[in-house]
Amino acid sequence: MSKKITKRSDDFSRWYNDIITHADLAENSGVRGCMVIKPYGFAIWEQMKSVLDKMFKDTGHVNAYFPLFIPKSFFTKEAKHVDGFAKECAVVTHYRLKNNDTGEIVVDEDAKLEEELIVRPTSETIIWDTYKRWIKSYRDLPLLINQWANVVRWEMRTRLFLRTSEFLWQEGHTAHSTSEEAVEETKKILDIYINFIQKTLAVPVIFGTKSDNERFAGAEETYCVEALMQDGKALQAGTSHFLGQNFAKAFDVKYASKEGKLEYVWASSWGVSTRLMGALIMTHSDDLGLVLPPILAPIQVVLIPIYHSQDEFKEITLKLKEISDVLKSKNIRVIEDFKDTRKPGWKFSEYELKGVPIRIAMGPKDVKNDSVEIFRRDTLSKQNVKIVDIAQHIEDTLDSIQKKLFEKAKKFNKENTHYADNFEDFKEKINLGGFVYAHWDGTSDTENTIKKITKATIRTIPLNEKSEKGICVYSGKPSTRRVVFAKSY
RNA sequence: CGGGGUAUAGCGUAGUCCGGUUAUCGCGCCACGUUUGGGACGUGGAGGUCGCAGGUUCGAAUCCUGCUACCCCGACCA
Repeated sequence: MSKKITKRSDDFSRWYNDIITHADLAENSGVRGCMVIKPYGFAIWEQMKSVLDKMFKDTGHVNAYFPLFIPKSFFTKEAKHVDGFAKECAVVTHYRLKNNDTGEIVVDEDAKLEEELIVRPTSETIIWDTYKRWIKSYRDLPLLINQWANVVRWEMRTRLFLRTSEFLWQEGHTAHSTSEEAVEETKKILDIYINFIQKTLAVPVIFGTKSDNERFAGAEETYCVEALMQDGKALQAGTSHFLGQNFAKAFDVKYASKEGKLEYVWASSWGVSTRLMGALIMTHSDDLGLVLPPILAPIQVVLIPIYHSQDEFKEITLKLKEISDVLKSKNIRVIEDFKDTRKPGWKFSEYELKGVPIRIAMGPKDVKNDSVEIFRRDTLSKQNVKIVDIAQHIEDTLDSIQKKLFEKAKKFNKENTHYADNFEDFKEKINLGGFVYAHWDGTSDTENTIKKITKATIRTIPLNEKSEKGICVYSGKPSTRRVVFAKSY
């Protein structure tokens, strides 16, 4: 064992970092707080992108691209929005370098920008400045646009994928003629996120709205998707915001209605980021390495020959090649690892570390039996399967892995969801980790106090929970519904 | 941004307190041979501005100053 992964039980953060480095997903770069996403990690992200992109397009959205830089004056137009992001903005102030007296390269102070440019932490402002020119009539609505981009938020403390100063995401920005339609869009996207994260990432989620404290800067309402990681901490996996007319008013975006009246448009914005990579890792992976749901796995099946002589090598690789072709014809992502520079044992470990869902090994014994050995990454179980049955078996197994991973995570989620009705109990449950459903009086004060004492925040005010009379777990004031508390990333 | 810690070969490290020949060990890498059903073994070999910049000293990985990056804990956040 040359690549040793810290056990989850020993040190969860270290385990997380070990998975990322040893599975070749990403690494820290020479730039503070910014990561390099390595080819294997990026391939997973690309897989996410392609599934999600299709979901957006199927619901009438189109992609576009807006600038990286936002003039400060645009940025400051929506008051709450600036408040929310001001503390973490990278600002471009100059546009040229020069050699100084000692030959050093320095910023040319003469090349100062008249107006500073903000490196986008999100694109609402530049986009609404644009929409102002695009939207004139009710006939221009709805406007349903998404962009895949990078954004920069100058974070104090960064962690690979979970929080980096620069990250990749998609941000959707839509404009509508009525409030109802904008809210409907916001919820439609929430559904897409729930669906995507549960079906594709196999990560179970809860969803709902955010409290005032946690709401997006400039939004009327923020809907969110929250997942639970193996260490019992919650991770916000996606957000969808109903922006009301806030940005329309800030950027004076009006349309002429059918009745010929000028009205401000209604808006939504929504996004998920490379943070989903973190959710994926921390939901499924184990002490042997990464575990990937088949839909996202860049490599779904790896073929490994086991042989002694060159004759055996030829015979076995020929048969494996045939299997490979059959699987490829079924659109299964398969690779043949016939390199003779590594021993089978080494390859086994390597692909386990990288989370490849299925490994097919074939050795002399298998040749005799017209079978192969099939190994499942999720259950670590081995099975001999006749070659004639291989295609069906692999297809079924990939499906089964995808389902099992979700079920397993769902089970964990359930086992770590608690209810608390008094504060002592609440503190205890929060310390156990996981989600805690409790009554809350609806005030920021109470939320802040609870946060101070327990470090837990309201992750979401669930949408589909039945209302239930009770008293706030902290203040004792009356409450009509439970909200979800957890410590979070 | 505050508090603590770390930085020595591609990776992990010893040496640092108490300055003194040629900087330790393991993994990995290269060559050859034997191996190949769970990260093989033997022999030989290559690889270092000791994070960067100054300073103290006859002499610095080791002492001093500054800087940078990373890790852990807080505040902030997707």
